[in-house]
Amino acid sequence: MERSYCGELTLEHVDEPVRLCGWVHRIRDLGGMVFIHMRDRSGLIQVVCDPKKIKEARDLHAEDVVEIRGTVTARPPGQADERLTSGAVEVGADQLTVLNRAKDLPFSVEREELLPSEEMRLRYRYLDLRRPSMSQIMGLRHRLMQLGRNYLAEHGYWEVETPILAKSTPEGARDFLVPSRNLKGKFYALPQSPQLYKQILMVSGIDRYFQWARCLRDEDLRADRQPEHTQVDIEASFVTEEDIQKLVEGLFHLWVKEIKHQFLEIPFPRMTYKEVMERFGTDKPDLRNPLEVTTITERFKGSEFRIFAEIVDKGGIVRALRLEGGAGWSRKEIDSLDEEVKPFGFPGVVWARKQDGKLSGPLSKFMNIHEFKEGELELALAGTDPRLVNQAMSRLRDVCGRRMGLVNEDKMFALWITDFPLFERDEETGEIVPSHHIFTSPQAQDLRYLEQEPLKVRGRLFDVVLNGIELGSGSIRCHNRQLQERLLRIAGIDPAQFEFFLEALDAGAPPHGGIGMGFDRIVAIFAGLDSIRDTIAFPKTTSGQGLMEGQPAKVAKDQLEELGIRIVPKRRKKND
RNA sequence: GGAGCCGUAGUUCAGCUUGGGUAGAACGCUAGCCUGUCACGCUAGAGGUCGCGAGUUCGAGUCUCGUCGGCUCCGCCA
Repeated sequence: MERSYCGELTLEHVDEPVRLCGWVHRIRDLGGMVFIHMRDRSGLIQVVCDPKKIKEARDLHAEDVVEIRGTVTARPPGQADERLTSGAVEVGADQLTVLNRAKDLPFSVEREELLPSEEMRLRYRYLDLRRPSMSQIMGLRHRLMQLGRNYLAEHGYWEVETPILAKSTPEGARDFLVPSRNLKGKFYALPQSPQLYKQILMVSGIDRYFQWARCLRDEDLRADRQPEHTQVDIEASFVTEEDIQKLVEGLFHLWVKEIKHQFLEIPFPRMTYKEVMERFGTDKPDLRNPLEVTTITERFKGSEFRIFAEIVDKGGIVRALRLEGGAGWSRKEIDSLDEEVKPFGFPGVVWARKQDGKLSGPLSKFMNIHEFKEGELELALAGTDPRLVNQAMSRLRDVCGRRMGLVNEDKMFALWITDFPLFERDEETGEIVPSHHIFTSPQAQDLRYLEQEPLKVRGRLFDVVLNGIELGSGSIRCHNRQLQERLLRIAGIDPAQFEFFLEALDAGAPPHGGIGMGFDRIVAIFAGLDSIRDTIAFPKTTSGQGLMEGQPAKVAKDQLEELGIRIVPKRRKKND
């Protein structure tokens, strides 16, 4: 007899005989009658047992694995459970087989509202993944992946796998290393991304490539960062920025249509890096929030407002955020914003507002009353480091937009950020470093600045931002050996390190470009999650450990010996 | 590498401010009763190295230091 799924039974199936396999979710034993909520991947259904007929029914525990044969019946009038997809019906059991027993478990699967600590959830991940909310996220992840695969295949893209054992290269993040047994003292590196492989696939004439690629980086973790994450990796030959952008727009449009049943506006708006930094103070603005940041540095030059004037004197900037209707906020509400900017090193927010035709607030003496509309509040920050001012203003923009109810959380809004600088200056070392990666092509009109003023050069580089979250960077690559060597030298990298790649470029490399997008973050956005850990079946903790299996773990001495590796004991910190 | 919060029954948490009695609650678990429950109900019961180590003290779950683990943020992560 074919198996039915619990969550899929409805009034249409009344009187049908069914076979269900799944877990005992919850039992309500009334003595002469036993109700079982049974669960499988599809959801829940209520099974009714007469313990005189089915003796095992009174001996069940949560999470026992059972098979039930019975008949679908409509529930008595007024007893439908609207929370269940199968809530209009129940199954009258004729036969119950216990396929496996579960002992007392460390936490309960069925009480979604009593969530165990994340540590517990990770240690017993198989239980955590049984919880319907987690199961649904895994299903969502699968659907996004499947839709994406089909979409890209339909557009002529081939899925090609690239090595997991790769070569360490000098730029980028810290590599995970794998020692070689055959060649003692040599190491593979786990790939930070398939960047070079996919470019070489273009040289190979693959023309259009994609992969759901695992990317591995040995850096410190965060809620939105895992040591291994999945990237939707795409590369195509003979394309422009526009071609890649169109492809990605179609993909997101499809995802939003199929998953959210919403219409995602395409083409996405395009804004230059310079423009978004000026208008929003960040290179990944959430455009569901209409607020914009302004620059008011000029009016504090030599002004009596000492603190600001001094900052401006030292070459600092003053930026402001104008809030219509914000003048009605209480002092307490305005002062609470100070907490938002303190992490960026600002003592607080300085402000002015117009109420009943009068300007008030610490900043009011330096503002022109005619520039304010009734009810407006202006928040300002000054600082010598434009980066910090922008970060803090961007934070204020988020907080205020949300507080004023300007952000529609249910909507999806995407945009492209273009014309990124190809290089930036490392704040600590003062060195010139690539702002994306070293394989991005410079814009032709900026080539003349390359060696003399590299910071002025813009790249053929574009980011896709969805709801204020950076999902990926794409670019048209450099396919010319000489130009690629120049770029490497500017970044202080010896081209010899990339000789195999440069050779490939010299072998008739087609013009090409592509994009890589963080898939875990995409799933998180569609699932409404802040942490990507919940989108990954078996994630690591913030210290990079796998709590279920206990990894990383020590290995046997002879394993190390075979690899020619000796462990140097960690040096203890001196206490005084 | 740095900062902050957290660690107490199987689970989620209270107790710590101000050191002092047998360390509590809810859910879960065990036994019993119960024929329309759906967070079923009722009765009884079991369950604790207070993360680990050191120190202060007559006395530490409570104070101090160290350490391990979890989370958040900065650095870092093209």
